[in-house]
Amino acid sequence: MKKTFYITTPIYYPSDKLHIGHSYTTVAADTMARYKKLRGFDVKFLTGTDEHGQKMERVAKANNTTPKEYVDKIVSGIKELWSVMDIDYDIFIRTTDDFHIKAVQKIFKQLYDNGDIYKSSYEGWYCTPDEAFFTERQLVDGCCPDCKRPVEKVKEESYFFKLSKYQDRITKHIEDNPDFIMPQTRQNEMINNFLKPGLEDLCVSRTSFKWGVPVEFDPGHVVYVWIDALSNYITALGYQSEDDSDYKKYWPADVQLMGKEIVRFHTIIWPAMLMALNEPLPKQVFGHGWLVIDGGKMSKSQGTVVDPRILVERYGVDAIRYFLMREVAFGQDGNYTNEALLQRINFDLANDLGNLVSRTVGMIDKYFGGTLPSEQSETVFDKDLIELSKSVVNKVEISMEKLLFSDALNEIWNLVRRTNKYTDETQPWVLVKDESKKAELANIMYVLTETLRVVSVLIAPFMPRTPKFIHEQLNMSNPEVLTWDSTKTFGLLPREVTITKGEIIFPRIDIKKELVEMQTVLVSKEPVKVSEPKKEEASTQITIDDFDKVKFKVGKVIECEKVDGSDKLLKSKVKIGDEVRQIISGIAQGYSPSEMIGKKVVVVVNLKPAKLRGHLSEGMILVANDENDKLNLVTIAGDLEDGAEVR
RNA sequence: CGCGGAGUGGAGCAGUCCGGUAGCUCGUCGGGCUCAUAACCCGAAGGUCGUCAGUUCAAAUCUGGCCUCCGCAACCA
Repeated sequence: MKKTFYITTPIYYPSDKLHIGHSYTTVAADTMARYKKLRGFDVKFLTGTDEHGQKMERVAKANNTTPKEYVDKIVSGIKELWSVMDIDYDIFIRTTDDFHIKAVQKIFKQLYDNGDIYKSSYEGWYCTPDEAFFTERQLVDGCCPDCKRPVEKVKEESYFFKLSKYQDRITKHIEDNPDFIMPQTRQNEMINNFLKPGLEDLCVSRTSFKWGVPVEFDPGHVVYVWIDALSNYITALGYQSEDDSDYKKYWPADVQLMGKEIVRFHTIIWPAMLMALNEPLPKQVFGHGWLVIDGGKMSKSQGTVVDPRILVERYGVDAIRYFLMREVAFGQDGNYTNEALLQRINFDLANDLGNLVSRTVGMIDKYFGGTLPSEQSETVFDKDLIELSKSVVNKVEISMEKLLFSDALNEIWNLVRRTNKYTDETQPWVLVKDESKKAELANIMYVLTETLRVVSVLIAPFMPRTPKFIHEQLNMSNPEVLTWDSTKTFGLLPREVTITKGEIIFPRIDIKKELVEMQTVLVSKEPVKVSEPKKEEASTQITIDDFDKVKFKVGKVIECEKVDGSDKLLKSKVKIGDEVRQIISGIAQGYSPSEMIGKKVVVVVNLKPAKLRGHLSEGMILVANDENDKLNLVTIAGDLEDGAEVR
């Protein structure tokens, strides 16, 4: 029987469209799942959505629809995204699935019957947007300490889970199993911050809303997020259903992947639940880092949420998947920048790999009319490359076991680069001039082809599409030479390689030009909010003549840098028709210089020039900001040229 | 003393757990090559590894102090 491998992502909360952060987790899980499948494991890969809760209930109401209808729409969008990202999940669980609801009810009942859940009451302050309770002490000025919005006082009868009872067992488990929480730096955090100070019992039901799994034996209550959401990892396998064969087969999970912000729930509450149910704990919980943008976290208000769909559309899914897995060491935070993405695509994919395929196919075509002769003789350069190829496979395996995706790709690219070097060492273009070197030349082409075969298999978990393009061009169709283990033997392909010239796999991108384009396309477009105009006080009203005194024009930011010694000021060169002006604006809190470049802004052009921090400012860029000091540039909706008048 | 992360050649990072001549990609400069997507290959310059002190034959790596930056969680379990 095959060894099983069960991997999960969190179930996502579908209150909005998912962005690249979600894709990051899910692509990582998919890559791992594909890798294990390739290695012959019987793999189950679970993802899904967490659809209950008061917030969902309210959002649906605000949209004049039922929670289920509202959620259905978003979920279909999420599934579409996973299809775009080539996510090959085995199970997509929704917490609104019937079987899940039934199982959750049984779990709740069982915990209650065993005395792990008891009824009591809870009094506290509730922040609806955050779905969080706070004690009196936690409040800041009587408002939610997280979001600063007003809270509501709530007293409700609730069921509680005896989390405190499991504190010592969990601590021991973490200490006894150093691989349980990965990366290991998060272990101390859990123990010091949460376990040592002591766990409090956890409120696991609500009466304040209806959109959830009803508690069977107490109709006023619905099961709160913890038991509802966390149990998905086992209900998805049929736990507590008529057919729990998959549960028996796949649980405990081999890896549960998630962003580091929810490691806590998965290493404390979730294990406690499993202990209470007398079920085994997952073998590993892996909390990866985040992608941050220009050093700050992704933020919708700053227009820095990256929509993976647009990226895939422009550069292809393999390029995006490659970037996500390569750019940042898994487990740590890393920067997302458009420039880094484009550089990865150009340097790694186009120059190194794509070009290697191209030149190999090109030479076989040019030198041999498309088919290699069987008479081939080795060169002194072969051994080194072949040995590296084997050691790389080995290193990739080691890295993958530890989920070090970036390291694995780095190893593979060492091989790609070494193969380019091999081509230069052997100098086929010199050998071709000498008839007597024909056999050597053919061999060189064969070695190149074989290396590409190995590379194509190694990258398959990361990039599901690219291997096919390589196989087509080099006519590798026999599945036996494309298995994982086949990479460990050099020389599996028949010597008479025939090529089929094809398209360039990864076209080079003009990075400078593309960066400017991306500014306008990539940032996800917020729907423009049209609010009722407030009646300004009569004393501040102006006439149309007053208004006409101010001249606005459209300007395009062509250069932008920070003003030294100032936190807030940016110095921009703005092109307005055929003049370029320097404008200083206090917007550095909301925009980085690189973001500004390419933006079309509205400029007050007849403002008297002024010096700010010693820099001349010839105009003013219009910016909207709200009471939280969030900034948004006033920009042009269409593609009007700079210089156009605004009024 | 809230917690966590980070400070390594111009940029971005690896190395730090388990001390032993500082590594990778990009950029710069010089060279080679022309099969290839102006791609590829070679060489060079450039770092007192934030800082101060300690341990040691030996510290980017261990110990202690200090300084600076970032985040408080991907909009959400």
